Amino acid sequence: MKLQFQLEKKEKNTKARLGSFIYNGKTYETPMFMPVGTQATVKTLSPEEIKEIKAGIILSNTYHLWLRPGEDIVKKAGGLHKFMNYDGPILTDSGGYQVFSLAKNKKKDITEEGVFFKSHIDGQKLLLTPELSIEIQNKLDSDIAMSFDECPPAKADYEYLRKSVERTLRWAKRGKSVHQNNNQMLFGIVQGGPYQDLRELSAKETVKLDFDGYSVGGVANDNESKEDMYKAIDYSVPYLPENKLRYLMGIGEPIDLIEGVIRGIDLFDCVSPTRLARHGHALTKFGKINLKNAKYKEDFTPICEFCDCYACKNYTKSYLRHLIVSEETFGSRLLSIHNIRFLVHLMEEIRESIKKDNLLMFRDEFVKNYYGEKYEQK
RNA sequence: GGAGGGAUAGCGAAGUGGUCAAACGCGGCAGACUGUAAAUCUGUUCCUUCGGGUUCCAUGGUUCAAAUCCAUGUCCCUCCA
Repeated sequence: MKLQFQLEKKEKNTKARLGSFIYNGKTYETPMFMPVGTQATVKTLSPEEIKEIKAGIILSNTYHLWLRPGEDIVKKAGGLHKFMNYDGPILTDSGGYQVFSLAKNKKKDITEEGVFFKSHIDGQKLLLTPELSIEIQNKLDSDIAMSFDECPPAKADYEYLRKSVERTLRWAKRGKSVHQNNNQMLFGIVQGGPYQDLRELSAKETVKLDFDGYSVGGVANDNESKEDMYKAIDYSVPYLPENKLRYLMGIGEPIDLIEGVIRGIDLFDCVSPTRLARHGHALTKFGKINLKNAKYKEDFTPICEFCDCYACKNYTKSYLRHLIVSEETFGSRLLSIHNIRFLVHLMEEIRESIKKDNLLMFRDEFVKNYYGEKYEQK
C-alpha cells in the first residue's frame, strides 16, 4: 500500500507544517529526519537499533544496489525490506546524487539519454538512464522512489542550471512513464540552484507532471552557502502542493533542519550523523564535539545527561573516546546511535514547537545553545 | 675469551662530508565532513620573545663545513669458543 500523507497543522508564524502517514499500521509524524543507509544498511546499525532510536524512513541508494548486489537479487530476496530485514518505510535515492559525485566529466558523461558512470567498484563503464533508475527502484520495492535528476555542482552557472533544470524535467517525465509499482510513491525533484526564476520554472513544471511528493534538490553540494540553500527552498516551496510531502535532499545540519522546517519542508536526510560518528564526533545541544580531543580522556560523564539513547544511558565520553581512538567499531556504532537519536529528537522538539506555534522561539533558543558558547563539561 | 654488526626526534626507520631541524611509517595534537567512491581526508608534531637557539650515544679530533670521517669510552645485538 502506498503511504498516505496527511497534513495535520500549519504553524502560525512560519511555513512549518505538521503531518503524518501510516505505514504497516504504525503512525509516523513529519517533519522527519531520515537516516541514510546507502548500501541497504545504516552503517554499523541493526534495524532494531534504528527502531529504538525512533527513526522512521531510512534511505537506500539505487546506484549502489544496482552495482551490488544487483536489483534482481534484492527482488528475489523479496524486496529491500525483506532483504535487509527492515519493516519501516524505505526511500531510495535515484542515483541522481551520484551524477554529482561520480560522473567525472560533466560535459561528456551527462547526456540526454542518461549518465555514464565508471563503476567505483571495478571501473566498468555503465549507463544509468531515468527509465532504468525507476525500473531498478520498482524492483527494489522501496516505499518512496525518486526521479532520476541531475544534481548539479553548487558552482554551476545560470546557463548550465537552466539546461539542467530542463533536462531534469524531461528525465522526470520519462521516469514517470515507466513507473509501475502501485505500492511505491514517486517523487519529483526541483532543481535550479539559487535562482528564483529557475526554481519557479522547475517547481511548476515538475508539479504539472503530478508526482506523489516533491523534493528540493541540488543543495548541500560543494561548499554551497547556507544563504543559497535557503533561497533554493524559498523559491521552490511556494509552487508545491500543500497536501503532498516536501523533501529537502541531503540536508542534516541541525540548524538547517530547523530553517528547512520553517520554510515548509517535511522530510530531510543526511549522511552526517553516521559519518560524523565514524569520525569521532558527537552532536550535542551545545554544539558538535570531537571525542578524539584529549580533554575527554578522563571525562566520565555521558555525551549528554538528558539524552535517552543507548550510548548516553550506558557509556562515558572517556570510554567512547577510547573506542574511537582504538578504532573499535563499537565506538562508531554507539556514536551513530547517539547522533541519529539527536536529530530524531530534534525533530520531535520541532514538531512540539509547531503544535505550540512557537517554532521561531525554539530556533533562537537552539542557536543560542548550539553556536553561542563552546560546549564545556562541568 | 675471539670475530663481526649497531646506537638518528615519543617509537620504528632512512640518510653515510655541504642542498639536514633530518625522508617515510606509527604514535601524539588539532581541523574538515550536508540525496555516502568517506571507519575518510587535511594540517601539525626539538625549543623559541619567530630574530634565532640547541640536536643524530658520550668525549676529543680532522675539515672552510660532520648525523655522515678518525680515536677513545659506554651500552646493545649476532656468530664462534
